[in-house]
Amino acid sequence: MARQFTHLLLELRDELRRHLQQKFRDNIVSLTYEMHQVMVCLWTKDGIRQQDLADKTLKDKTSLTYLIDNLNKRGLVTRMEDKKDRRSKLIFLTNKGKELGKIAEPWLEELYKLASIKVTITEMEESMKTVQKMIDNVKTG
Amino acid sequence: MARQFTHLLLELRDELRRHLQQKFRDNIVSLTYEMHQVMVCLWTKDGIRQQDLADKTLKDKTSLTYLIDNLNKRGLVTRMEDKKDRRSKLIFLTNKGKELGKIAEPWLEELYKLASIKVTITEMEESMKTVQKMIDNVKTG
DNA sequence: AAAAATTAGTTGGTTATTTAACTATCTGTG
DNA sequence: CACAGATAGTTAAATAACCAACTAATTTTT
Repeated sequence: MARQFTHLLLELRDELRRHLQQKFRDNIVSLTYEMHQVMVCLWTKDGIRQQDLADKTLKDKTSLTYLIDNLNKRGLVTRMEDKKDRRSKLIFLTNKGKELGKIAEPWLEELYKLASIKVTITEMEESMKTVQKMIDNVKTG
Repeated sequence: MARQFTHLLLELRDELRRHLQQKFRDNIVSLTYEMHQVMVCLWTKDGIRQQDLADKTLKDKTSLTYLIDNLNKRGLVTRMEDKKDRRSKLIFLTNKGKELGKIAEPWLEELYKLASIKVTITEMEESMKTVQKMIDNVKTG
């Protein structure tokens, strides 16, 4: 049954991804699901290190190098050397990046609201507990 | 909260993936997580069309073209033209592919058993219902 | 039966992920 | 202070995902 469950998890992730990508395309926003994951972190707080972004998005640091290059090409973020630790680079939003946040955040709210229709707080909490338990199992196993 | 939940889903998927890839590497089996997803379908029943594999693994048909090329290079599967519908190609396991199944299936059982430690049937069922509800929400929305 | 629509698979192009090897910088211990 | 080890980021190469456009075969419409 755990197999069916993980299959369902993948299906949900795919549907969320598909839905959001479609929204971006419909509004002629050149942003992938992966880039948006990074932008969400930055919309909350920018001027953070690439490694922090990697940790928050559960991605490898090499993926971040690549993703930030692409976001930079699109004029949404800039890299700045960290004066305190010259190994690090801090990522800042450009004005364009901030503007995009104002447009895209409501879409995200809308999407997660849609996903939560007829799902009670309790149900969601219980499911989160279950998934967390499974994560811990695999991590420590 | 739905955001946190989807974050957890990604985390679980990543952990399962990481754990299994490590198992393959430790045993010098040149198989990625994605290839294994295809193989699982074939170990259950081979001689099926690429499109069926795409549907079952939630992947695009173009991904299957690519994955089957790679599985073919590794000598695990063969493509055969479907006599009944010459557009289709049926994918069959080679002997090597079948042998691999005998080795790898126990690893999968083990992994999902590990993931299910201290998770009751009821919890899992309830979580599946919740996730299914969310999938339906997004699909129909 | 001919034309139109659908379906299976491939190809090309862009984007993303992961491993390994690499550079540069920082930290801690002797 | 020196040096070993850790950390931040980059690069290269292999694998993977996905869209659009395409070919070939089949099914549906008219």
